[in-house]
Amino acid sequence: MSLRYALLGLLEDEAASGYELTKRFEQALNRYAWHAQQNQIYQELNRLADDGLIEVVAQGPRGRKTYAITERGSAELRAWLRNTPESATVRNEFMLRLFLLFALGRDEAREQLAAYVESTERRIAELRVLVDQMDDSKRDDPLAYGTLAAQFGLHFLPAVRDWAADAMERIDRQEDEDGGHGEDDGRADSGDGDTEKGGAGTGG
Amino acid sequence: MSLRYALLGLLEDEAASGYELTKRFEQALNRYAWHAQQNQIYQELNRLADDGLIEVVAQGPRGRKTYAITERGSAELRAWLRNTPESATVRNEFMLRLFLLFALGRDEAREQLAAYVESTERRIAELRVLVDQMDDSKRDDPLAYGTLAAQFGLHFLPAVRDWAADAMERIDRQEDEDGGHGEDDGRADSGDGDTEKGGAGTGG
DNA sequence: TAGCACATGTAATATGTTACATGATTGA
DNA sequence: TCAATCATGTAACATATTACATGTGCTA
Repeated sequence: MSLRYALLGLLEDEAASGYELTKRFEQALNRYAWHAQQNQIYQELNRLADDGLIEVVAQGPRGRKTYAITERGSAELRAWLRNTPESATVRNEFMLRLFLLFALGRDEAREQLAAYVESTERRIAELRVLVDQMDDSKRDDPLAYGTLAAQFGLHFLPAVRDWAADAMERIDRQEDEDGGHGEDDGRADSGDGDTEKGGAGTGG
Repeated sequence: MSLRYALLGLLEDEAASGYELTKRFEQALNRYAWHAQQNQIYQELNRLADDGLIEVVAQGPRGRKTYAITERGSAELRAWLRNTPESATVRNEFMLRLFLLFALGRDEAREQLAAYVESTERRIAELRVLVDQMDDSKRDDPLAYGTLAAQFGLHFLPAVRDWAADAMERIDRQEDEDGGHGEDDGRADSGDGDTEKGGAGTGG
């Protein structure tokens, strides 16, 4: 059902065509909040129109249909927003990959974490440029999707980067404790000597 | 396909039954990485066994089947981990809700953000306790899911909290600029004087 | 006048959800 | 012996993915 509300949310902000909504999804929602593809969006728009939650308010050139949210649609969106569930489903393939990295063994996991940290640095830098440019013209709408998403990235990305860097550090620390011998497959197969896992506080 | 690899990943760590895997999902993956339900896990396990990527290595009391990853399964998991796509799908209903909050209007959006900030504080505190307790016994495995997930939460949660707090601040700032008059529905319905919104580029 | 961006759709398949079904073992 | 937890499954339905189909309007 989330896709449905995502579309209602975008239309609450401004009437738009399926094509425009697809783009706004890509810009604002796809990355951190909700992924949807072109054809799924079109199908859901038709269903929403059938249900009277949105309506076609203009037809344009290439069969273009501009949709606007109806009063009922607006009401349904607000009702949904107001009753927040305690837990919600999360699916993030990227995070899954990071969590499973250990399966590659220490050395390779470390490598990948390093690559991840680096690429995240780059994305943060890009985002910062984008936000600097945006700020001048968009400051008037602090809740606009573009602003929200960009600001979110600016908080989220460094957090994940730090997490990955921490994980790397913990790997290194463990390697030292183990005596610093090289490893090719990391876990299951190797020495496994858990003799001296003593101190070294994580300092949380 | 992600579910498939999530299961392979968990089994790479340690052989387990469907029941145990369901629990490990809840503990380690459900919250930040990949959500899956009980019956989906069982179905996928059967498929994985059919495909020879995992195998039953023991049968227990109540029809319990302990699965272990096979060599082919291990190889497939590593292959998947090694070719990281540039982008991956993200679905997070919680984030979606935060992004759409504006539809409730400033006042209510502010309220919800405040509630969110508060509840996040609480969860961070809980997590910290949990990590402190865990540290002593689990430090030897820095890539264990429990550690990874907990540490991730400790980075991620404060970031989202700060983002939400920032959004609140920006709302307040805007209210001041507008002359500080009360608003009940914020955007669409109220004043609507678009006199003072500047250029407002769409931004990427 | 070719190529690109605009613009919407259908069909087959895969994945995920909801609801239900079944029964064994353990411990109070 | 009763309730809780362990343990696995099926079926109907909803949602999402992949691949394809179709054509318009703009502009270089």
